[in-house]
Amino acid sequence: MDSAVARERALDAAEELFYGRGIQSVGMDDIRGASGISLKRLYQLFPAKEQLVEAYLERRDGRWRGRLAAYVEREEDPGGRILAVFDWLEEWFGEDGFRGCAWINSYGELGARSDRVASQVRAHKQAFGDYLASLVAAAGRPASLAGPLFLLAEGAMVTAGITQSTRPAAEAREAARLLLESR
Amino acid sequence: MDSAVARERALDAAEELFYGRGIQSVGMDDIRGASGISLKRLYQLFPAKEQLVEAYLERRDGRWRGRLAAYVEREEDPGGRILAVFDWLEEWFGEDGFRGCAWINSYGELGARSDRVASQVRAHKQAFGDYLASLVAAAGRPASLAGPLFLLAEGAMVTAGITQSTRPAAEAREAARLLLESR
DNA sequence: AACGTAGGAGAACGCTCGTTCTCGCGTCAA
DNA sequence: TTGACGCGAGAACGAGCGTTCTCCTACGTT
Repeated sequence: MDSAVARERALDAAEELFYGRGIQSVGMDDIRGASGISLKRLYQLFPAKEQLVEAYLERRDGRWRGRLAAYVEREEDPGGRILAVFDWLEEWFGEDGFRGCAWINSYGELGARSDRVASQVRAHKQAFGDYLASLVAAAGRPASLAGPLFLLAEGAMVTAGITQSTRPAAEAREAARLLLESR
Repeated sequence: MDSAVARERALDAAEELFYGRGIQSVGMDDIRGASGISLKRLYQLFPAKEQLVEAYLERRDGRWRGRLAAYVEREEDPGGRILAVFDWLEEWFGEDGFRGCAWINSYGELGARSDRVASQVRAHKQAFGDYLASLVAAAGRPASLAGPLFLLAEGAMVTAGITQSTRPAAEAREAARLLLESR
């Protein structure tokens, strides 16, 4: 099997297991069982578990932001695009297997011990915040709106994860609408 | 030594270590070293690590909400009390050793595996949300404000934890002020 | 056909850690 | 005084897991 294919299969298994059960409770042997990639091959592709974790977060980061951007771009109106972010969150929260934000969860699990994971989480959140800021700018709204919108989105992710509900997205969207109207 | 004293010392050590380094990376032996309570005694007081974890979260819950309420009650004006919540968050974020919300972190670490931890997290967040709702009601504001204020607070906690900054509190406070004004 | 090599299955190794056990000492009641 | 008991120190046990190693099979090359 091609190395690239094996790598993707390993990452598919890693993503499903790490996201669904937490990183520390998933062993390399679980990854092997779920992916069909032998331990030998796994360690050729990722010399240590930490690197598999990093690759998982990195690939998920690209996909997550890609999906968000693709959804948002379907909305033409620059103002509407800001609210579309919250619509997408609602869709995401409702997906099977949704268990909160992978980066927030990883930070809770490993942020205190792994600098690399911690900085990957910071980078992801920074990128999401920058994206929100770009939407705010494109809509000609004051830049000071981006921070609060970011906090609403983060609060919604955390709360949806803990309560297993999509409702926080609608609440955050409504609050965002009010904030946008107030200035 | 009195059992009650030993229990408090154990919980003091557990709180410092679990909060600071994460739960799974702290062993019972670390708790013994930090508390001076022997393993034998620890296991008399808490028959398993999970029960020590639960006791840690439970004691911290009472103290955390107590400190918040004490701070908020110093403000006389019912409307001001809502904003005082965010002032207190700012103080908390600035404390030495602040590492985000203990419950959000614990959820990320153990929520997928421990039902008891997961429901303690849900109970804590529910209690905090109820408290916010009571402040909103006491200020004679529409109940629908409580949800968004909660999301702002949660977003601020998560973001302050990840970025090690107090700024999210001020941003959340400002957004809360705007929301309060808008209705 | 012979050989080198990649890769799979799974055993093995070493370490961590939750939990229990052993041993020895001090204390207190009878 | 003696014996039961509580407790601390720390060894021991057993499981889990990251990582490596062994052995064997299959296949491509000459």
